[in-house]
Amino acid sequence: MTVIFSKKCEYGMQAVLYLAAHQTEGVTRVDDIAATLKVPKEFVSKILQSLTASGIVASKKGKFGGFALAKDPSVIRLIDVVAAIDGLEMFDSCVLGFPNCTPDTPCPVHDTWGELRTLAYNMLTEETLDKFKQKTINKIKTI
Amino acid sequence: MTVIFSKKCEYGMQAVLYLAAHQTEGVTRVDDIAATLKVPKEFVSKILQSLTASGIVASKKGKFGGFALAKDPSVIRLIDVVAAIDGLEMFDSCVLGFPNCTPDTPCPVHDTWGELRTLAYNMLTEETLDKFKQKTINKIKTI
DNA sequence: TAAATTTCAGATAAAACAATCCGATTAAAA
DNA sequence: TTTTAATCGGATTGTTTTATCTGAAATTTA
Repeated sequence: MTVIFSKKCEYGMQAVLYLAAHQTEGVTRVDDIAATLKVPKEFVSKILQSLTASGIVASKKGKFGGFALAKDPSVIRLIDVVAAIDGLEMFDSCVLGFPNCTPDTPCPVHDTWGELRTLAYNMLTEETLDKFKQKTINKIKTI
Repeated sequence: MTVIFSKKCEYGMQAVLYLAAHQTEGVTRVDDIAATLKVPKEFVSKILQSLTASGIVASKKGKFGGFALAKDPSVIRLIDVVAAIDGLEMFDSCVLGFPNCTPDTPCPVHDTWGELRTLAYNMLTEETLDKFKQKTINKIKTI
């Protein structure tokens, strides 16, 4: 099966977008996120813990606790979530799996795929969470 | 860990490019392919068996047997190998993992990522093995 | 202080993926 | 016909990813 981002990373991006969409409501409980996104509660909880360690989200323990974005959504990018969970190796490794594919000894698709990879990287880097906010709210409502 | 194609698919693409580069020499043994590409012999053997079932490569059993491309390299595309091994779901499923992301109810990055996906698909579809042949030979020699 | 509710942390289980093993079958050559 | 060398096919093992479970710690309210 072909995959782009791991489940952890997908759920992490979904959760962060959810938090951005619900930012005005203070902290959000894992139960709410998991129920809305229909993903395993304990799993997304672990992911939010690691995103807390990465400084992307902030947690509040105890009664009426939960999670919120740690920074303004205008400075959080999807690439930050990817970097925190999956790492950025996919933007730097050979799509055919050749271990020593470099600009000097490129694989047959090195140049063409490189363009694509740069496009993907720039897309995830330039767009910040606040740009997705409205879209995300609409999306969440349709789930 | 982020991944684009599975190991099976990577090895499959590598093996097919190897066969294209060695087409003039008749059949090629799995041992040769595995040794040159530095991938597990039994694993790549299984992959070649499935590519045989898909009609992309042909096998010759017994002494002096081995594998060769089943068609002219000008009609075999990398997307054919991807389709046979990993399937094409990645070109049709949401990059954020939203289960019901559609043009009507798109995820926040649906449109931008869709462009990228189309580019990737077209690239893998339009380029045939013969175009990679010389590059592959060079590549194989540097491994 | 006690009760309620939440995150945190570690262990474990289940599933998917990657790799290996082994004997059977096939085919060419001596 | 026997030997040799290759693919084929099924079962098995190992590793990583995904998911779950349980109890501790933290925080608010009564």
